[in-house]
Amino acid sequence: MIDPPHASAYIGIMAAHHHHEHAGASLAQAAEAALVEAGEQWTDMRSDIFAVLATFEKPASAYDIADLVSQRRGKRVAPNSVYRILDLFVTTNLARRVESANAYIANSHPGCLHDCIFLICDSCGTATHIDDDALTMSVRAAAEHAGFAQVRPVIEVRGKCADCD
Amino acid sequence: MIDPPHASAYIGIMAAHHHHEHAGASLAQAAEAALVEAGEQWTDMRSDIFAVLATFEKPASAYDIADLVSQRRGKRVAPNSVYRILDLFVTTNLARRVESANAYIANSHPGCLHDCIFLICDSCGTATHIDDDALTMSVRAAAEHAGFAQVRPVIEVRGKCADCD
DNA sequence: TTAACGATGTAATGTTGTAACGTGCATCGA
DNA sequence: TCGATGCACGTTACAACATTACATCGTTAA
Repeated sequence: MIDPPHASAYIGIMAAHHHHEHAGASLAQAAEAALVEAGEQWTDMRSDIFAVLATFEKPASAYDIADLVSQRRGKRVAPNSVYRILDLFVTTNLARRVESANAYIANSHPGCLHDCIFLICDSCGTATHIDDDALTMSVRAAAEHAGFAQVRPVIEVRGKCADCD
Repeated sequence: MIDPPHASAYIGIMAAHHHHEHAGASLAQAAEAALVEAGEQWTDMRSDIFAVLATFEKPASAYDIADLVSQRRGKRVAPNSVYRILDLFVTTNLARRVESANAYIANSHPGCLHDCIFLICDSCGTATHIDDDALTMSVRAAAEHAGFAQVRPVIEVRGKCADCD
């Protein structure tokens, strides 16, 4: 399950398996499939919220999303409703919460379970993500070694992205 | 400064160098020394806020701290003031912000610079920390390889601690 | 038909974080 | 001694993020 240890950090990136990096309609379809797979309903509201979330390339706050979904529907959607659905998305792995930004981002490969590493630019706010299973597994291992169970790693890196540097 | 990389994740814990894990008065002294060293003043307010922060073993919110400092001084201390000083503490490495808890925790070895890994129990809220330079350096390396600069890793693990499990 | 359930709406409130500006005090050179 | 400067801290207001409690509505199962 866990790759053998390796000397250098980033050699492991994307090495483990191939991802479908969905976008646009394909992503929405994949999200729908994943949600249904999880025994949940793919409602209009959920579809709209996912669609809006997926248009962002920066982590989006629940209030950002509420505003845009309100526009799209021509009717006010309360933050409350958005939070409910974002929570659902997070638990079903359709979206991730970016803790250091109090915001959310769509998972570009739903259905595929990873701990991922987010890089968030302090200047422009854009977030990219890295999958490095070897690294995240090491973090998990360290936590478990310290007696933790049901471990959920939060690995984010703040800094300046290549464009803003 | 940095140890050579080593193979397994958690073997590195605390291996790199010896820490003085301060507590109580010793910790306050160390904090004072570090702050002065950074060219900042060690005022009564800062002393009180640090003292209160250090009594917590769970990450403390700025508002928690404001309440307790208010009691201790017999006079209302506004959250605003607390934030200012907490920010100072974070930039001078006397305290850390726990992003996934919107809260702060005293650094038990101020003056000693690390990226640290926090383990936060979802049940009891207590936080422990791990220093694993090999692991954090791997995260840094991964981010830098992706073009990021001025990197500041945020590595936290949510889960159940050994006591609550 | 009606009871139960899940999804969403509504309103209120709680928590966390920042901005803008004012006051008091110590220091320092004229 | 006097004013200028800089820093710490106070005060107020507000912005941003999040939750709670309860109501409504449509679908499904008894």
